[in-house]
Amino acid sequence: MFRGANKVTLDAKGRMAVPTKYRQRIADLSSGQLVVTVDRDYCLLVYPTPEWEEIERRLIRLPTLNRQARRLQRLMVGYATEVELDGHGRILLSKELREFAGLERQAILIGQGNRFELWDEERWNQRRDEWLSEEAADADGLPDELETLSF
Amino acid sequence: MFRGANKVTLDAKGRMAVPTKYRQRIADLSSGQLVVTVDRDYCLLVYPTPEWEEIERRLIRLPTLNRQARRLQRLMVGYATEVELDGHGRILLSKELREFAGLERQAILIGQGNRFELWDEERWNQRRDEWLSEEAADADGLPDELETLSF
DNA sequence: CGCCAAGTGGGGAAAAGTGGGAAATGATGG
DNA sequence: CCATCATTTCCCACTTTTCCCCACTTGGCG
Repeated sequence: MFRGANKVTLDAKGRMAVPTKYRQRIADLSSGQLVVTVDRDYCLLVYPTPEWEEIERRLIRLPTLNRQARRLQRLMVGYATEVELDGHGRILLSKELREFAGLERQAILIGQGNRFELWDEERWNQRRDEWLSEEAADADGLPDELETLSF
Repeated sequence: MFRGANKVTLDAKGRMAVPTKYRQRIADLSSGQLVVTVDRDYCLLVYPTPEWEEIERRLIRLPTLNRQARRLQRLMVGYATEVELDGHGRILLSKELREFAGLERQAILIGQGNRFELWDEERWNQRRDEWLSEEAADADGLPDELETLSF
């Protein structure tokens, strides 16, 4: 389980050091192989390769002629990029991915169970505050699991 | 599996360099032979020849009297063009195909499993942002697979 | 205060990408 | 049917990017 929020910096070449505490697990899970793709909220998702492949299999099986499915495939498979930790535990994020997520020098890496999310720091702070100020119950209505969730 | 988004440039002659990371697989699958055709979203589809032939067989088998089927056949089979990687791993895109997809100098190549999609960069960014800003549940309705999909 | 581990920033060789030029091929018109 | 012009194809040369490695900085801990 990946968890926690970490400030990270991207250097001029687009490299990002993965926090040390996650490296052993990543090495165990996927020998340092990761897949980075995009999320609807204009951030990046970082998966250990085997985790990603499971998700990709499910995405590919969706019907090609369904609009929604096609969109998801285009975005998630379309941006999915394999990366590898270099000798110093860094990964290189392509220009395409950095542009999509608006990543500048300062970013924030958020552990999310089987994956990470990577946000431009400024964007993260903004969105986070938006979420916090929104009413808890919004127009969508809650799925059952949320109605009964206690913590 | 082809995946990932790559910026590519078309030169004055309409040539496009295939990113190196895909070349070996293309060589293995089809000795550098590809088929390029069009998609209804005004982008191009790029298949390794054997993959295309399978799709073509299925298209041809569709009922000739069905309007939708006929349209698909006309577009996809009608525009399908064989191309080959040159000595530097580039393919030449005909004027007809470039015009169809509105391809200018800057384009983006999107891996989609067994094929690629090739978009004019500006058009891609526009469409992508439209998809992202649309509400999750729209008129199409969601297939069951999507309702329960988690990633 | 000094040492060690982690993080950061390039430099340079090699590979990939790009742009034309020239030869070959095919089309057009007299 | 030939001559001319245009287009395509192949090849070469230049530019840019990428990748690998090394060195310096920073910050925590003894």
